[in-house]
Amino acid sequence: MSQKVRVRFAPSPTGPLHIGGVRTALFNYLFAKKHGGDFLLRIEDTDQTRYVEGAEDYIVEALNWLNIPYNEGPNKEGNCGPYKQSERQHLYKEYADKLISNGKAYYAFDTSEELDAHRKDHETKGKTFIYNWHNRLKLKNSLSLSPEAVEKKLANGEEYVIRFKSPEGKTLHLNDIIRGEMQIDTNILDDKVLFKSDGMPTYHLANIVDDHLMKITHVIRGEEWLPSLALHQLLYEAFGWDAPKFAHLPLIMKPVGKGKLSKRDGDAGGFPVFPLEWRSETDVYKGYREEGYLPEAVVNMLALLGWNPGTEQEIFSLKELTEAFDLERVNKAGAKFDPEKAKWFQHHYLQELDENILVSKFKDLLGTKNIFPTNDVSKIVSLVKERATFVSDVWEQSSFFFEAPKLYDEKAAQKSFKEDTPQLLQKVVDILNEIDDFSAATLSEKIKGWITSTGIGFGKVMMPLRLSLVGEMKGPDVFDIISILGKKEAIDRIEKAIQTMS
RNA sequence: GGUCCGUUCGUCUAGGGGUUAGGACGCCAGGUUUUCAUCCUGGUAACAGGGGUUCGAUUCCCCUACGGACUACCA
Repeated sequence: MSQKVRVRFAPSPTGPLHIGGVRTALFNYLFAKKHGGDFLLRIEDTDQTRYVEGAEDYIVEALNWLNIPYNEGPNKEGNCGPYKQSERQHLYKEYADKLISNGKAYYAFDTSEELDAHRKDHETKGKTFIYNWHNRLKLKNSLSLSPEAVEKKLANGEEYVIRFKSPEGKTLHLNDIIRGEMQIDTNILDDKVLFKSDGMPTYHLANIVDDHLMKITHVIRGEEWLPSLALHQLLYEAFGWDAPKFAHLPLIMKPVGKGKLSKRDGDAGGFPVFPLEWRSETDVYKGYREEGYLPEAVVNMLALLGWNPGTEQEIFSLKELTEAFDLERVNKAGAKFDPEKAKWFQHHYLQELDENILVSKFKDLLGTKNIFPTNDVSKIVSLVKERATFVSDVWEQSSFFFEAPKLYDEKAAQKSFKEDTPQLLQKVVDILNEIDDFSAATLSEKIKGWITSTGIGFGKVMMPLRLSLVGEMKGPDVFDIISILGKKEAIDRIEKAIQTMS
């Protein structure tokens, strides 16, 4: 009988969550939903010095925007709260003490300065300083000092940390859902600090204690935690607890160059690395939401980064993802992030977006430009939306409907404004004046009919006509444009072009 | 430096002892659109290298190279 699946996303509020973190949250969510389990959010704020104001709200807001709701977490208390480690502070000491009393951990009195000196010293000799079985008896701790001396130091209120006593000479067999079995020699492990001198636990202790208390069954986290897995397993053993299952996700790498994706890459590459815009005192980092991406596109794009369904399907709704998702199909190797592919997903989802919503988003955009159109905006949107990836592209593609061209594309003008162009365009104006039914079909019929009857080439009329209406050689069908512009505006524009040429 | 993890088209990836090594993004070409874009069709392009095992390895094993993570009283 298997217990209910419970997973958690446990970010540290040290800044905005970047898309790697978002993907970790997403995979946790998908896994939980796939198995009818719970997805919890836990804020790991045990490092007071790195706490950043607003980061926690940012995390919650980002998850909301992406429609990745958590069952339990801050402001959504379940049976295992509180869900902020700073509010659970009182819990951890007790567990650290438990480890001291069963001999799995010890007090250490070495100062940071002393340890730094050791590290520096080793470094100059080309070695690495490791605090563990081979030298712990030469350092200042409750293993090397007499019980009386230790007692006295503690009584005097001297600062101390609690270190884990890594076992010597054991081979550990670790298991990861994604990577399979791994072996580790415990001799290379160091005696990690579990409890800091400021009274806070380190990640390692808090993490294990909370995952146990919160009944977490699967730990799904980034690959950067793989080297800590041995310690964590040892910790579960030391407490006598059953360990959850682990899955370490591959990292998301820079699109170009080396290394994992970092917050600066967005600036350099011109794409967001954050779900939401983030403003610090000195910088502004772009966000997918503010850049105009739809949350569905971001979720879909992220899901396929390091996971695939094994079929050729690439477009997935969140619901479809929860059905198809499987940790076994997560890749082992890091994935370079591809901004172009993100745009492709975005283009797809913009096309699928309900047209009324798109129209209203576009109207909002027009409002910011102080344009309150009398034209039929929905007609314009449906005419140009297929060429748009973002709502802002709708404007790019349709601005001429709202603002008459002031200049004509130079190259195109040279090519299409010829000596006889003014008189041809004047004829078009004459025809337009006689038409009452300004439907694209009628317009097309009348003008094309005239061109055919005179025997002049289509290009001689159509090219300058488009140019006078749009200003460039782009846009939808000319007759659609005239139809939407209406008689007066269309004629005005053509006449202005004629004047400009003469 | 040490430890661990990884390596299929430029990128994301499927596959897996015998395949024309499949798809997607990008790119290129053609078609559609008398424009541009979209769209459609086609094309380009990969098993890191070397040893084994095997009738046969891209697939299994080993080594090398390369990439990555970690190596804090940070998470």
